[in-house]
Amino acid sequence: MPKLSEEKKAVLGSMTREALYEAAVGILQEEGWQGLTIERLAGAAGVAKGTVYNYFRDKKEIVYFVAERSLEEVKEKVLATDISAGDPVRLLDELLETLLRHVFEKRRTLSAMVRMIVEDAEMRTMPCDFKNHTAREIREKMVELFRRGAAEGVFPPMDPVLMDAVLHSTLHGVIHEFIAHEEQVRDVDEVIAAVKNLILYGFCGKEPKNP
Amino acid sequence: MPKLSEEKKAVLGSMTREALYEAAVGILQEEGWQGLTIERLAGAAGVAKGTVYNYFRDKKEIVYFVAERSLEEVKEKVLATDISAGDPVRLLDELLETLLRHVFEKRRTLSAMVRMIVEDAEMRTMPCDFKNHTAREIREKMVELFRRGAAEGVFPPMDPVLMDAVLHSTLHGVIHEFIAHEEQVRDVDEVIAAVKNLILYGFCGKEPKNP
Amino acid sequence: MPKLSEEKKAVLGSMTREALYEAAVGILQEEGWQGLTIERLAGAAGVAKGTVYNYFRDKKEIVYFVAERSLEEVKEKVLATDISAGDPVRLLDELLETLLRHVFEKRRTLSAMVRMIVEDAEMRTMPCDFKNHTAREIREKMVELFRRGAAEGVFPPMDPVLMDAVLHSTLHGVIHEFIAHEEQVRDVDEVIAAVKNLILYGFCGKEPKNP
Amino acid sequence: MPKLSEEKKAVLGSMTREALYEAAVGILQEEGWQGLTIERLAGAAGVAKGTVYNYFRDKKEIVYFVAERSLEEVKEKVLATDISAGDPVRLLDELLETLLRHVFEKRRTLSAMVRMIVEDAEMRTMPCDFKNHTAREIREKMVELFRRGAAEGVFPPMDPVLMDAVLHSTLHGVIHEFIAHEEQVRDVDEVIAAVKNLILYGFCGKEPKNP
DNA sequence: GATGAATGAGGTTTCATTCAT
DNA sequence: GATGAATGAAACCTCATTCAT
Repeated sequence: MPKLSEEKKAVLGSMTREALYEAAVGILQEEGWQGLTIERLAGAAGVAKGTVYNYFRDKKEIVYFVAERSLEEVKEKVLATDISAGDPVRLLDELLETLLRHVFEKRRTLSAMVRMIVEDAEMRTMPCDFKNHTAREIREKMVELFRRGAAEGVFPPMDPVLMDAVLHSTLHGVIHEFIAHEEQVRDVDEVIAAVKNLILYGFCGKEPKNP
Repeated sequence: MPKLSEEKKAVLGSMTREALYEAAVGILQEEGWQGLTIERLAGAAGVAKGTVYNYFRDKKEIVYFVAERSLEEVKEKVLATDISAGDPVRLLDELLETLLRHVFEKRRTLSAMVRMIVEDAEMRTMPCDFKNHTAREIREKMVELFRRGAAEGVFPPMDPVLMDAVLHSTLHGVIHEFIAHEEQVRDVDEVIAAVKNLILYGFCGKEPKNP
Repeated sequence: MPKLSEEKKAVLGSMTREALYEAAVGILQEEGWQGLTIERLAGAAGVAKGTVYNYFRDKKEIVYFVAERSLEEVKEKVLATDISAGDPVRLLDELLETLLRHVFEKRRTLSAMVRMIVEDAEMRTMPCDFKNHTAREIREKMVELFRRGAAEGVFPPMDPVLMDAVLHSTLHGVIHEFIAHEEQVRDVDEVIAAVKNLILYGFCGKEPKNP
Repeated sequence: MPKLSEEKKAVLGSMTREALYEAAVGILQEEGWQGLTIERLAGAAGVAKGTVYNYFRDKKEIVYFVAERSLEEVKEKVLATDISAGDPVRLLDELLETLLRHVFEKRRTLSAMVRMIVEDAEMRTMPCDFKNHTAREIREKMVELFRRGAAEGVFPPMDPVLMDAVLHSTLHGVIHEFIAHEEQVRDVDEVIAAVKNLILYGFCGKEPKNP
């Protein structure tokens, strides 16, 4: 019964991968990038050090995988949103709500991902094999929304890709702000609402926006 | 003329410090944090490894020093701005112009600083002796501006500290965006104008803003 | 036969540890503490530098391990002695014979251990995890002997712990005397006999003790 | 007036030497050998680092000088003792009293000296230019005493040099015992009395010796 | 003599990765 | 596939000593 055996192997294999994922997330959330050594990862996942390399080419790939996975949940939500109809402003508001909440929850994992990407960028070794498909899909959806909003005159007549980049930047920066002032963030909802407001209506927008 | 001699010494001493600063900036701009090892720094500055430690207690202090220095120039400009009078929107616009341009120029140095701070935050060893006075002064000026603008009803009635935090986040995120898409940034002015627009009037603001 | 394989592994593992032990002893005997650098140790043991840290947390642990091991043999002998019966003086004589001979043989290794301990004491960081159980067991045996001897009126009515401390001091000092005048020690037996005599009967004791 | 100038220089020079001595003693007593860096020494003495090398060839010489000086006071006392007459036992008792008290007081300084000597011995680079005259004079006096005592039949008929070596060893070991159990030494007098007793009458001597 | 900036060899430790079993 | 001992390149930091002024 080779088939069963293969299935078994596949299941077992993916189980190990899963265990590594869980362990990596746990370590990242607790101690950030610094704490994520292969030894600890293997230990936390209950496998040997060498085994890690059966599932990931190197440490980078682990972080990338974790990052991808961490974004998956939020991707589902974003992609499930029907963008083609309804008020673009309301849609953007909803998406921001989702994204910001997610960014807050996964701040440390995302921080590790960011660090990795920055490192690659600085070394000019941006890996061609890491396209970060998940993030890309999310961002494309946002671009689409911006494009429609601009066409309808609701959003400013601006390159939607650029708009997305700026939005992305803010989310990106918010990650670190969340980490740096972690203990001061008492009421996340309030903070998120404020951030949303500033993104949507700008620093000079007059809308009160606290219904 | 011992005085002259002492002056000379002082000059020489500060020259080494200066050389180290220049070398550090150079390395950071070229290769980012990764490339900044004590050995290379010393080599680039034309001194011995041990000499570095005559000027800085450890590696952190170097990055902090460079960061502080890098912000000094922009700080001058920001502090020179008279905030108590004039249209808050115009003032914010000008300040953003200054800040964004600076952030673009010093992106890699600032990235290293950010990384250091994030690392500290993740280790929960936020150093008490590094207050980043320069950044603080800039941010306090912004807070002041937000406070006045809010009081005059030009800015939204929001906690000015929070506003500053969000603005900071965006600038922060823009650093990495600049690094990541470095080669795609053809027209900096255009990008900066767009970013400014989005910050000032938000993603849903109607102001066309392209005179 | 996985068991054999595991045994093999265990043997191999302990072989490396053993090699490190042997190498450390060799270096200490040849050059003392000064010569014991991680690099040389690794080289002498035929392993890479990093391997050392797979077996010992840090340099201290190596010396402690070596010290403990060096005392083990003598500990066996001492603990094998039945202290509860027989002439305390004869027993002390025998134990001193054993200890002094051992101290002479391992003088350099013990000197390194002493240095480590002194350093710790001076730094006031006496490590709680290094109890030097072996030495402790030996010393407790001596204390016991002193206690019985004192009770029987053979030894002076003195705090046995204090007696042990003084004995220990002398042995301790003898280590260095052995090292310092190494080349002058022609007849070890003679020297040991003299030391024993002075310890047993004091500088003013009248017993001739040279059969 | 070149003469006055020279005298002045000499005085000033010896003052610096003195300051260095005081500083070295202070540091050694406080922190032991570990704390004695040239930089701290110079700082504590109120001179520049380079100046130290105008007075001492290298670090070793400093410790040797300090050691010599530390023994001077006790040497005076010992040499002032008239050994040619009187009960050798009483004389030895008195000398031991002096030596032990001194060893307790200067334990850390002497420990540094010991370490230095051991290091030299281990490296087999026993410096020919450091004879430790002071210690030698003390030891020669002891040897003399032992010789007379042996001749008179009060001390055992043993090589007086060997006797001195053993006595030295004990004193030597006591240094470290004093450091290691520093905080437990409540009543120095008591401890010293006990040590003296054991040295004089041995571990098997019957004399009670607590008048 | 005094100064103190510069030196650079030397030391310890970490950790991603490999590979024989 | 799993294991984990071995690897060794790097990194940081210390400090006795030199030497031009």
